[in-house]
Amino acid sequence: MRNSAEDVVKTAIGILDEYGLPDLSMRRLATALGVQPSALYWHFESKQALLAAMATEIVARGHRRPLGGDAAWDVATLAAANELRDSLLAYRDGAELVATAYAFGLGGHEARERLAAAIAGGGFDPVFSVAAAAAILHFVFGYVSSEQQHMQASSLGAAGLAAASPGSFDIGLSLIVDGIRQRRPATVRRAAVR
Amino acid sequence: MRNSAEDVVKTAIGILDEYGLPDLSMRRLATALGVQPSALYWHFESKQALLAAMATEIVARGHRRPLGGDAAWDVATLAAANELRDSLLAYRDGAELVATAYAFGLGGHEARERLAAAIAGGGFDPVFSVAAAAAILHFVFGYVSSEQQHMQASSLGAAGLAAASPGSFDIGLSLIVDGIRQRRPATVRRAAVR
DNA sequence: ACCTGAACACCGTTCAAGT
DNA sequence: ACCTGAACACCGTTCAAGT
Repeated sequence: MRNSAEDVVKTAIGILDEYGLPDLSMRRLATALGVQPSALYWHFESKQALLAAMATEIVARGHRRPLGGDAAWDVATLAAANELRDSLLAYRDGAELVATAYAFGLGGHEARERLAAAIAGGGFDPVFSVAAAAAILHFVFGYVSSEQQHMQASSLGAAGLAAASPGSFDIGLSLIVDGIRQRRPATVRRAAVR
Repeated sequence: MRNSAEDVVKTAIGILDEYGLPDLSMRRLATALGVQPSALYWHFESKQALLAAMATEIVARGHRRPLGGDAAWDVATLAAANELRDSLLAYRDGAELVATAYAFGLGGHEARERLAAAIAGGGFDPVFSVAAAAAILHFVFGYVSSEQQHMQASSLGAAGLAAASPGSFDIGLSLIVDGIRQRRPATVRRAAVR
């Protein structure tokens, strides 16, 4: 049975969602594809490379069309952050997978670029916009990782971390967006009022 | 040669710092301790439990005395966040280790409690203080993970993620603290001016 | 209290060879 | 272009037994 790299990624995401990241092995994936483990190395040079492709695919699947160019920068930024959170929540261990790939510089940077673009739409300095986007990205990755871990632990009846209080994602996110708003250049604030 | 659980944690942190998290195996640790791998399971019921103990130890080692009770809440919060960052930077892969343990509810929550206490010192609602502390914690974990990953990649000559611009840690952190400040209850603001 | 010895059930990766 | 077969060098964990 002939497989494409795309087939491999799709099947891998299926295993991830059903069994979780710790149980996603090259050998199990090969079995699911009806192939020897060594065959996977024709498509991807390493497991890391496969995980990176999965991360990119998960982020891409969750991407909706951005809001129109007339949307305020803060509305666009909140929308991008919520879209990212939904992408990660769509598959079991999605946040841990994407966060790891991102930390290794191997995927998920599309999400940061979208956040930075939304922020820069408010007239902020590009360097600042990237730093602010990174802050939001790290918050979302960390928050959703804990969120998914707690979902899994509680479904197993384990103790683990206490559940975050509902709405604390929005609280944390709005904290950062409020902080960004305070740096708004005066010239742009004036222009916006016109 | 008889070992205590403390010896095991100390040696494990040494291996972590020298070889990195992916090369910290129970078998390698056992060899370093002059013991069979199975001996480690007398001290810790699993590798996860050992990693949790390491995370707790790393956070504890980096803890300085908190500032006096007369320090402003925002100064204390910035100090706690910087202390946490320094703790994670002190050992190779420290951020990834502590972040993972924290996400699994197995360690590192002392750091969140200290952050929450510093914020609550400003008169904020306890539930809000915990949510704000979690936002800072996730930002620090994510930022330092990427920071350490980049240090390692560049020491290997690899491409990877671009280095964050210097000072972007302080930018991201101050964004969150600024956001928190905006939620200051009016009654407390009045009292502080007196 | 702390460790050995031996085993079980796995891993990721390489590489010559096949079609 | 895509895969097999076989091997290499590892893993975490369990458990009876030793001192």
